[in-house]
Amino acid sequence: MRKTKDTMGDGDPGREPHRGRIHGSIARTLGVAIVSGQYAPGDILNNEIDSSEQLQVSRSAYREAIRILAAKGLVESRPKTGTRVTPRARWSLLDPEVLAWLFVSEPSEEFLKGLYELRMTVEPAPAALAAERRDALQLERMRQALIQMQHETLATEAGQAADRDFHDTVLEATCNAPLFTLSSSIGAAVRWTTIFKQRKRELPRDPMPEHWMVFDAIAAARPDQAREAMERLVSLALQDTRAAIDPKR
Amino acid sequence: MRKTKDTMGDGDPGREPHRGRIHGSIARTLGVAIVSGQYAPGDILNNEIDSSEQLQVSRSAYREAIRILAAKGLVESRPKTGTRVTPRARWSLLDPEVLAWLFVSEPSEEFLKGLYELRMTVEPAPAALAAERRDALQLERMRQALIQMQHETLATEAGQAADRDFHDTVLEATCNAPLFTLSSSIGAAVRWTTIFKQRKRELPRDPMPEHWMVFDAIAAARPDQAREAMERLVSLALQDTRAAIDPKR
DNA sequence: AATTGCTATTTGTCAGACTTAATGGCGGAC
DNA sequence: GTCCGCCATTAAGTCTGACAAATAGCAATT
Repeated sequence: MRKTKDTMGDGDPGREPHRGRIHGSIARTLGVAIVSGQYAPGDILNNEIDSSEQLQVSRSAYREAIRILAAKGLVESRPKTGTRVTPRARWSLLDPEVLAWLFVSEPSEEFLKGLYELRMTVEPAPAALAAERRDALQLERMRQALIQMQHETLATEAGQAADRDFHDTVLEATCNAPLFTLSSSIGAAVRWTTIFKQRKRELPRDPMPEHWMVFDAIAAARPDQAREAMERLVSLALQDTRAAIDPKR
Repeated sequence: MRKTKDTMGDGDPGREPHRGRIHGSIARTLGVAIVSGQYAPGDILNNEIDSSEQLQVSRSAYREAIRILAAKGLVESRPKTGTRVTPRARWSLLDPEVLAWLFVSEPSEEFLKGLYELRMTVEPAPAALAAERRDALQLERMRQALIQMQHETLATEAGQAADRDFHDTVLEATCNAPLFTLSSSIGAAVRWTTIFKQRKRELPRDPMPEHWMVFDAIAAARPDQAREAMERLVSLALQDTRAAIDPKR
């Protein structure tokens, strides 16, 4: 007779009930543990039998979780050797899930800075491309997003979503699939850095003027102007974040 | 009595023997089929039972393959509905494996162009950062890579590897983890576009001068100069590729 | 017509046995 | 004594088959 898992949920009061699928939860749990440094690169995880028993899941569920982590470059499995954490250089840091895992435990200030440098590197050129290639529909979406953002402000979830929509649509308007792929990463960067900004100061500064300048330049089909405006936008956001983190000023 | 799979390898003359792990092979097979458009976004794959039988693997191996594809954003599974191909916008196009799958069947010229725009967007700023932050060891690695590249030329595998090493080291010298993550994607872009360049013309043009100019600027710690030199490098490479694809000029 | 409840189908999870591959040590050969 | 190759060990990899959970679509009911 099968155990039927009827005891599932008993005891274990501290364990959060699996939100979605089990393999997803396990991947998240392990992923967070890895990116937060609980396992160091080169460390070897317990073998599948022990690990799955510890986590109270079947070996297959555990293995599927490991496949997810391996697909994102966090671990590497080989027979006999075991499953080991890969060096940071191979992690897919721009993968949306990995990014989310990173932000579960507060990321280092250095990483935040890295994310801003990424935005600074990646966003201006697409703004210029978008100024050349955007169609009417995309332009309208950008306008709507900014209007929404203005109404709701960055203090609300809806306002932040509108902000992300704006940046997303700029990327989309480049008509460039590889660049557009970065939107989820940029979006995550925008999202999390906004949270940091909001944390210490209520409404640091009205971010709308820079946004409208980017929009106007794209609407006017002026690539160089759009690039410069986007540079200014990211640079101002960086200043705000710095001020929020380091209240010396 | 178990079948013991003793018959494995019999018949099946057309089927390539699994190179590495089975779940990896299956993921690759399906991944290639998806990115090459054999399945359209929104299509629903056959259910796990049928699919695994068709592919002559167990359901678990097939499921692990699906987990890999899902982790890279290519598919999405839900009970009752099945596993469906996600819209292209959610694919992790910059993932090294996905990139490799894309290049199994010749990618569209448009995608190639997209990859170049990505390089054009992403590489100049890191060159500037590298000029500020590189240490002596990284500088030496860049020099060695260029020397190797000069000796071997881009016609050899070793020469191309040296080229990639150079670009990798520039990214690494930014001391920025998110940016460095892009190196595998940039590396793939460099690799595949080089193959295209080599295809039609033997030695189109000596690419070393631009490379040395980037190196010199980084060595001299001149960020702006490094940025400009890198812009020129990518731009020249783009011209070469265009000429190779479109022999009108 | 709208809502509710059922059912069939598909993914999800589990358990346990067996296979393959890589490693490290052991023994034999030189 | 040193080196090479074989073998035991160990961990991931694979297979099988059964059961659980979720849900889309349909039917019956109000």
